[in-house]
Amino acid sequence: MVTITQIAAALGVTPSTVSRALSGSPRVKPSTRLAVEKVAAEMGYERNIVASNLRRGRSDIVGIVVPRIGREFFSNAIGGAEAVLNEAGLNVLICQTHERLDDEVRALRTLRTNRVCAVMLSHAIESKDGSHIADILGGQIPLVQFDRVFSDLPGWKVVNNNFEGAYLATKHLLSQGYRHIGTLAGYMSSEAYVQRLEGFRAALADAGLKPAAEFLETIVPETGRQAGSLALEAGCDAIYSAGDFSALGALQTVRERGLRIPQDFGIVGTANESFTSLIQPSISSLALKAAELGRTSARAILSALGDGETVIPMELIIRQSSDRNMNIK
Amino acid sequence: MVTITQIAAALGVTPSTVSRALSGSPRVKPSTRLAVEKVAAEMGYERNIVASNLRRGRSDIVGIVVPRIGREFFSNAIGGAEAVLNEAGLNVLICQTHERLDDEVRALRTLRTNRVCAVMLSHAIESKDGSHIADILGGQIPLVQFDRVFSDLPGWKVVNNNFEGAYLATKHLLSQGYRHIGTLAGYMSSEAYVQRLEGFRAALADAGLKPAAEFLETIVPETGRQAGSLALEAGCDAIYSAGDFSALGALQTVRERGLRIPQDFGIVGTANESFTSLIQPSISSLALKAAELGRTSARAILSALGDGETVIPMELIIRQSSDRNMNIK
DNA sequence: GCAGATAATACAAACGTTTGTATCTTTGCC
DNA sequence: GGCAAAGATACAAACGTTTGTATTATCTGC
Repeated sequence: MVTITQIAAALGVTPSTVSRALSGSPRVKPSTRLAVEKVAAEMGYERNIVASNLRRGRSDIVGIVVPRIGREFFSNAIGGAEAVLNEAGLNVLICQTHERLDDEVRALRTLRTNRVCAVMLSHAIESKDGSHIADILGGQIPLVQFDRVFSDLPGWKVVNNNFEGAYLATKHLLSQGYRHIGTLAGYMSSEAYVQRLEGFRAALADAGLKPAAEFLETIVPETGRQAGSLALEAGCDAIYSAGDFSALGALQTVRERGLRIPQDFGIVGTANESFTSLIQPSISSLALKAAELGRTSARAILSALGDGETVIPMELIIRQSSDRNMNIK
Repeated sequence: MVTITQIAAALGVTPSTVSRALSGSPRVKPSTRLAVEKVAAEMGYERNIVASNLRRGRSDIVGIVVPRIGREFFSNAIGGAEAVLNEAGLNVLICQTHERLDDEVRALRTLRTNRVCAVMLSHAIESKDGSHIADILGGQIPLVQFDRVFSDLPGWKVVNNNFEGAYLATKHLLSQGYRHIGTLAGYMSSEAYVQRLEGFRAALADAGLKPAAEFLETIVPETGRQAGSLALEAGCDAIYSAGDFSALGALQTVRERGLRIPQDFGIVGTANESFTSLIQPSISSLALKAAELGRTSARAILSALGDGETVIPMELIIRQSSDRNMNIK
């Protein structure tokens, strides 16, 4: 591997001049800069990032910690962040926690060991507060939390406007004429789900209605199925689900009972997982705008200013599962 | 940040002794090793990987290049690789190519610039041969290709047994009594799809039958739909699809024509995407064993011995879309 | 108790870059 | 032409670790 010292020798100058020439310092005159660039290109020089980072005392790697990269939401968020960070010459080191606390601790330690310049994190379900995060990063490394955030932790936070989104979704169901609307609300240990539940309630309250039913801990298709049949017994004619997988479970149960969707029963899910558009009937869903979340978080890292919070509106995607007009056509 | 020099000063020894003590060299006596470890722990020392890597001339980061991390197959493969590599003290730098050649080039350059110790790669659709890969890594950096491989490139290769898998899937359809079997074969620019097509043909040939229809460039639901209706016109009563998304498209078309699945028409897809088990009817699928592929690739990296090839058998997952017996029950 | 061997540690250079300071060269101006 | 200012480059130290060699301390056996 060719070094700046070799280039310097070839040109009869010193390594410092080569270094300055290659980083575009005004302290070298244009003619030598050109000469250096020419020789560097000829010799196939490539800056040794490791040495550079050691000297400058920082790296160009941003650590990203997510529960699992396989979930579309997170992979899309990572994709968005990557685009912005790569553009800025930064690279990304991705760690999964598999929703486990000890994996989260391990991931953060790894990132600290590798001296990443910043961390972007969405915490695991198992992690109930941010103390371990603060312990490990300890003010040394800037932190941007996204989607799942601990509000007591310092640093930037980027979240979806879950309240508004759920409000919108419920409003949409109301506009379709459903009046006995229940919800599959997910885990109350997560702020995001709490906000969705509140948005759901607010929309009904504003319409002078009460929730027909509220089910907690619904997260996978199975729990959605169970909640779905209970919802039918409770007289619901529509459901807003805080997750797509549970919405799918509910949809299946409802259809098995012989009800038509959306004529007899309406469903809106959350997250806009790709399967919601693939199945029949397609499921209306509240899109989380994962890529935008990722991009915004990345920008927050770039301008690692300090504290702050960014709230991104969600987008309601109306499909067959809840649009009575669409199906009439 | 505390350094070994500080520890050395605190103990009245030299940095070299501290370094040797911490790396467990037999050249320090046990008592000093213990003393060093104690002080290091007290002072909260953490080895500076950047300096260490510079000195040793190598890093502990493995680069992984995939078309997109959002696809379940790749995220699962990455997960498997990560588990093995983390266990070995290595970290993972993930790059996406979005199936584009120039992004692949960029990713490989980034990895080389960051002096990764090895690269695990599944090439983009747009990349038709491995010349750019050889150019950039140039024998300097060990390469392990997985799933999508260029066989003329040196280094280890880990692939699924696509031939056997497709053979198995087609055999299954035959065992269910289907006799006019067509295939949605995907892109012939990819070795994996070619092998699947050959496995399909071989299974039919072994049963004394001919393919009822073969459709190429089927990859997304839409192309699957088109091919599906053409397959019906061609008199098919079953389809083996080399992809799950195209299988879904075909399934939808077939149902819209009023045919019952699997009684009147059988379908088997490939990849075992999660939606195949979520929808009704569920789709039988040929699982790619992504995690195992990732783990095996990672092990190949660990013992970066030289050339070689590992072939992993696939697993046929039988669901409603093709199992006539299951539905009769 | 001493030569010789071995164990333990110290010394110093190196990895490739960056950057503050010093030195040398050029320029402009009176 | 001489002098100051600025422009350009050289020098050297530093980042924190690793590692070959040199030095010192300890041990063995006679």
